Amino acid sequence: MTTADPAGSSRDLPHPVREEIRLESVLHALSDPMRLRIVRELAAVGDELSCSHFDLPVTKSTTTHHFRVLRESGVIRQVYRGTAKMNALRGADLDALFPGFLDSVLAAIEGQGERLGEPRRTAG
Amino acid sequence: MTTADPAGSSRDLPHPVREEIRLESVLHALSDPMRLRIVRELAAVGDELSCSHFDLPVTKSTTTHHFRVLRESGVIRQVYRGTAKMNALRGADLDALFPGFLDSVLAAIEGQGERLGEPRRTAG
DNA sequence: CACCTCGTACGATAGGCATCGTAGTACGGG
DNA sequence: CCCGTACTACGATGCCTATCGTACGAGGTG
Repeated sequence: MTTADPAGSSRDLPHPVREEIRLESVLHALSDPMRLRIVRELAAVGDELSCSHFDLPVTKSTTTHHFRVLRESGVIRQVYRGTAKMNALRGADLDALFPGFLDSVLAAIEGQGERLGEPRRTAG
Repeated sequence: MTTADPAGSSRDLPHPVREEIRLESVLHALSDPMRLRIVRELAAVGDELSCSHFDLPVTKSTTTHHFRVLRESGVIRQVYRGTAKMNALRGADLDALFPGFLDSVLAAIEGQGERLGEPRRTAG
């Protein structure tokens, strides 16, 4: 029975509902450089991205682990789309629970990236 | 020679300067319930508080550890005042580096505290 | 169907960390 | 000077986690 799911893939993943998202978990999820990098990129493109889109300096196993932490903490939503697994920020949920929090974190990442010597694109 | 420090205690503690404060470290520091509780209380009174002011459900050793994490991450500033060690939020530094971040976290703590069944004072 | 790509599951490992207890240091008061 | 209070330092412990490698499942493509 692989046809009993007209609206998507038959594999679906456990997510916390909005009310279950805990601030501590979100803060913990965001306190890892790899995960912060993922979130930053997701926010930058403002759209779903597949796991394989990201070119992280860790193995695929580890990447899977990080995406799981982000999903289980409520930071991202993951859905299968064919063989790809798409990831999107749960911006609306986070902003409803913690108004202004996500935006300030995203701004902080960018600001810190510029403060420290990060590879920039502005007139090399 | 205990008189060579006219402006304060002779014991002073290592703090990161503003530019050294890293977002990941701050997020990590705030991802612990005990530390979040400390920060919440510091913000609530808006003033310095001694370590012994806090009545945390852990031993004093552990309390010391948490204050240290908060200090080394740049979230609080600690100074000795006699035998007491006073703690204050580094609100100005954090807001300069990460505008709006601290406020949104503080609001989020409060909001979450009300959402979950927290002991409230409003008409029991 | 054979095969390739994407991602998972599982086990191992090493390091981090929240916690405790005990022993010790700094400071102020009698 | 002795003592009490405030906080620290250090070692132990048990859990969590970031990482890897390998083996596997699910879904397109020829």
